[in-house]
This record gives sequence, structure tokens and C-alpha cells, in this order.
Amino acid sequence: MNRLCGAMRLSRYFLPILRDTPKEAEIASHRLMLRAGMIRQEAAGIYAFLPLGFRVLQKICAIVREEQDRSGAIELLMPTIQPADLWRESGRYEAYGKEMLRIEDRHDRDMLYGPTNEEMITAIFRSYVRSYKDLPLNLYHIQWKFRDEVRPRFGLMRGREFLMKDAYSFDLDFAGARHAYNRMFVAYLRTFARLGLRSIPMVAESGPIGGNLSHEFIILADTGESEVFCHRDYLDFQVPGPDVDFDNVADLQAIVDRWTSLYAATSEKHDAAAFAALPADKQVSARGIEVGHIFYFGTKYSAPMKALVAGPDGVERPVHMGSYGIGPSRLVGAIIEASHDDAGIKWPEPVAPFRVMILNLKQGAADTDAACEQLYAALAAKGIDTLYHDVDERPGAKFATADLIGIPWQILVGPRSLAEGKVEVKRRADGTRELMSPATALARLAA
RNA sequence: CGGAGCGUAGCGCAGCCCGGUUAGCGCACCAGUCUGGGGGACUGGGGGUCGCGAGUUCAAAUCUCGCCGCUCCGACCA
Repeated sequence: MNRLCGAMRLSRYFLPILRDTPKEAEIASHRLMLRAGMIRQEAAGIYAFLPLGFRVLQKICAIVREEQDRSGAIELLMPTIQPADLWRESGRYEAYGKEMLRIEDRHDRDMLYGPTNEEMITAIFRSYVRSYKDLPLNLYHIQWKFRDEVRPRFGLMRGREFLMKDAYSFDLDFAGARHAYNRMFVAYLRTFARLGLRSIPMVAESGPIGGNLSHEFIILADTGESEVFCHRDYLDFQVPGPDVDFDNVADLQAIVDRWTSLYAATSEKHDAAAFAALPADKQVSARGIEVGHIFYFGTKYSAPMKALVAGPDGVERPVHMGSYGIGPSRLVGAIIEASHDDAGIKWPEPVAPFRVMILNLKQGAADTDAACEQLYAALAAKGIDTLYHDVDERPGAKFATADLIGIPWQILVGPRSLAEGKVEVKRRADGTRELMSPATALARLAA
């Protein structure tokens, strides 16, 4: 059974709700995650994921993983601790500066807590791959990173320790690398859409190699850290469906061409004149959160680290690489920034920690208890993630908790409606409620 | 790394300026009673190295110095 599936009684769960907001939390996502008992700060920029937050994180990772796999990438897992020598090969050991957490082991060997994995993946690649026949290859992992930010802030949005999905592509030449890039580009569009987010690829710093092969995937949110500018039509673009053929070079290129055809840039790459040339009603100037970043960097690491492959002509050459990052832990915060109200979080269903929450409005009463138990057992049997609020609290407190933690569907079971043989199904997203029989509710929520 | 601020019960805070019974309040927590559709009322309880360390003083949460931790603004960044 999928470990993410599971029904839970609140009386047996660990959900430390805070009624007051801890004073350090300034932005909505941080505030709500603390109040909803999702995370706990252990040090500046370092958080423990409590059970509710962990469930969301895992659901995000599962979707990220599915879309990476669909696009042809292959998952592995590299360690968090890396030897410094690897980084000396690329020249980044000195260059990275104080953001890198440096460690000495008991034998005085220089180690580090990985802020990223280009060096290690290149070392893995060069150990085994010698021929173009083994290409294309894209390897990814989802692993904790540490970057010793000068100023961590905004909770999970800018932590020092964070979870990152990083993928690395290997191709014989630029044409192959561009297709690899396009695969990730489309996979990212799909990933963010499935997480309930509208992402816009924006031109980003292209790195030392040049060209225009670097994009940041941005979602619009008032509390975003970056100032962004884009064409309004992006907000209505159709995201590629699950049947997209990732091996079809021309099809993928067409999708990427379309998604890069209109103006979109963060403030660093902003071209005020080009933006001003857009029709006034098409100009979107807003704040944005970076949720993904992809780039092609050619032979930047393969050349100094001698990751060479033989082409059809028998000549060895450095492999062309790209890297592609998504921050699942940041996404937890980003999704909340994009979807909440004064009462709490409004989880998009695909990432909600539970899909359904049963609220027993009169705990201890024979009729409501029995109705709740039946619903709970039936939902659990269908494998629906259900949280049963079976604690002896007043109805008002249960409503507040349910809205705070943002479960998409609430089933209100109270004596008033139960007298008519009905329960009330409330949708968190828009607050709409509907009276129906328990059987109808079951059928509806199991659909 | 520049600037500003904060550390008193699990959370939010008062007390500090002007040193002096037993450090206080709200929420939360425990026991109980009444309750029951938007964070309920009452009764009774438990919980504190006042961030840490020195110093001044008859006496320090309060004054002085040092340190640590955290937050916010800016510069920098997945």
C-alpha cells in the first residue's frame, strides 16, 4: 500500500496547531505552516517537517518524480556530504565562498555539505560512460542541500537547508543538449500545473556559455522575492498533456518555442523597452516566486573534469551538460502563498495532506459518532486520505482547525442535519456547502 | 556583510525606564461540571535556569560589560 495513503484519527495524530502566530513569521506561508503544525524551526533557515508538512512534501515529491520519469530522466541518490577534492577539480571549491558549508572529518579530510551536485554527477558519469551510444542520459535525485545563506528568511521559501530535485543531462552535442533541455522544460510545465500552480518560464541568466538556454519558472504571488514582467497571454496558455511525446524532437521544440514566444523576464534580465512595446492590457508587472530553474552549460564541468565520450567518428569530446532544479520544500511554501485566505491554507487536491476531513460536530453523541465512524471506515476502505476530527471540541474550534490546515473537502456531521439523514459537504476552495446523504457524500468523494 | 530590533511558562505578551514581598496576564495544558453549527462558561490545578556568563549592589527580570540565539530592512541568492 502506498504509504501516502492513509486515514487518521486526529485523536491519534500529531498535529500541534498554534492558535497565535509566532512573532518571527512575517509572510503568509511561514505563518500558516507554523500555525498548522507543519514545520518547526530548529535554527535560522533550518526546519523540521512535522507529520502534516511531511505529507505535503512527499506528495509534491511524488508528482515531481512522476514527471521526471515520464520525461525520460532516471532517479538515483547521491550523498549530502561530498569530498572537497571533487570540487577542486572544477575550481569551484575556492570559488563558492562562504555559502558552502565546509567540514573536516576525523582524519582532517576536507569535506562539504553539498549545495549542488554537478561535480559529483560528472564524476559518476565519467567513470562509466565512454560512448555516444549510451547517450542521451539524464540522471536526477531528490536530496537535501545546504547553502549557508547570509540571510535566510520567509520560512521554507529561503531556508539554508532545503530539499532539491536536481537533474543533470548528458549529450554528445548541442543539438542533443537542446532536446534534453526541452524535455525538462516541458516536464516542468507539467509538474507545476499538476501542483496546482500556473508557472511562467522566464529568461534567466544564461551562465558562462551564453545562448538563451536558461529559464526560471516563476509563479506569480504578491510576496514573491523577484520582480517579474511578462505578457498576459501566458496566463492562459495550455499546458502540455500527459500524452506528450518526449522523444519527438520537433514536437517538443514547438512547445518550447510557443512558451518562449512572448515577453517574460525577471528584473535582472528585464528589457524595459521591449516590455513597453507590449499592448498596455497585456503587460503584467508583478512579484514572482522562482520554483524551478533550468540551464544548459555545455562543457563547463565535463571539460575540466574530463568527462569524455567517443562520437561515431571515434573522436573523444567533452559531453554537453545541463542541470535542472526544483525545490520541493520551497514549493510547499510557494503553493501556500498562491492559495490561502484569512482562515488558512487552501490546498490544491493533488498535494493536500489529506483529501477529506470529517468533523464530528457533537463528539460523544451516539448518532453523530456512529455516522462519523461509518464514513471514516468507508473512506479509509476506499484508500482515500481522510482525517477524522474525533476530538471533543466545540464545533467552532473544529471549523477553524479544518480551515486552517486546508483540507479540500470537509464533511460536517452534526445533529441538526443528521436528523434529516444528511451530512454537509464543504469545499474549502470556495466555501460552498451541500447537504446530502452520507452515501451520496461517499460516492461523490470517492469519484 | 552594513543598519535596526528582540530574547520573561508550549504560544502571544506585561513588568525593566525609576533595582526591593512569593514574577504576572491571555491562550494552551490537567481534573471536573454544564454545554454543543464558526476558536464556549464556570470551579479547581500544574507548569518559570526571566537566553548564557561575569560585574555593580545589602538586594538584579530590572543597572553595566561580554557572549550566544533569533527576527526585520538593505546588499546577495535554489
